Amino acid sequence: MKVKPTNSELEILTILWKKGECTVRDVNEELSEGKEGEVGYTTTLKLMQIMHEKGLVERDTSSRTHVYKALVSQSKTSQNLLDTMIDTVFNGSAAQLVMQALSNKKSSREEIEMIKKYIDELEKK
Amino acid sequence: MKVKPTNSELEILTILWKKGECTVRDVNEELSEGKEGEVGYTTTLKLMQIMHEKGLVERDTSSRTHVYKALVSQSKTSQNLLDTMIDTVFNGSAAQLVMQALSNKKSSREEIEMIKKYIDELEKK
DNA sequence: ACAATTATACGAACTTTTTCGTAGATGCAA
DNA sequence: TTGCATCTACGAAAAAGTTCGTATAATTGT
Repeated sequence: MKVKPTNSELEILTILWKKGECTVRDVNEELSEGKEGEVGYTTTLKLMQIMHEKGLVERDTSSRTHVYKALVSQSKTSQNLLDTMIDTVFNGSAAQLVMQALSNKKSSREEIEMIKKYIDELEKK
Repeated sequence: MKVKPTNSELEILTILWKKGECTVRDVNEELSEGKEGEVGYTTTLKLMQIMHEKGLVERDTSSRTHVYKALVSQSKTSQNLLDTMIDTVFNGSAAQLVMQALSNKKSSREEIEMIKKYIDELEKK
């Protein structure tokens, strides 16, 4: 029951997580921003069809223009990715990953505060 | 100058980071543990040759058995991976990634302490 | 010296992922 | 109605990544 989306699939999932329900066109347009060349419409369509076969998304086909929605959660999916990364790249140490993540990205003070709070919560158990 | 190793390449890099200098056989054996089926020797060899072409590793060919060494650093490479993940999956928030990483993996108390210290350091700037 | 082992090189088969062209259906506007 | 835009389905090409067989050379042990 391990969810392992490909890179393209992950990009699409990210959009679905952010926007909720989407048509293929919605996703295709979002995808085309933040890229140099356009992304072909049928390319996006095909990917989403494949994702449907794999059970990564569900879709409402009651109207001609289908509406897609993520079936796998953001948290579960990213957890898998992070776990894999921790195991392979960081020799099993989540702490190493966390520090690496914080080192380069300038996080705002609020973000840091949020993390501290979160850690304090964790420690209470 | 963005380093983007494939999954197999990343596995090999991880081994090189951990063990320093390695022959193909070293890597191949390490790779074969922690796997069901064996990994073919020439498969590993080929991958490492490709990595050499790409500049991911360097090698000493002075003796018959070549000795490989990572050319890209663990920190830089993992930073790239994390940044990509933060940008796509976590909408630009490192904090989100950090909390997600800590949520499932049970980190030891020492690890948590280490992270807290690290954050305190960060805050001083 | 010879056979067995172990190395590199390299091409090609194979798999997975991504992209795209084309066909056919539906909707919409003049 | 007729033509144009838009949608899905589908197959297959193209690209990327992985695996492996074979040739050949060097090394080792008997």
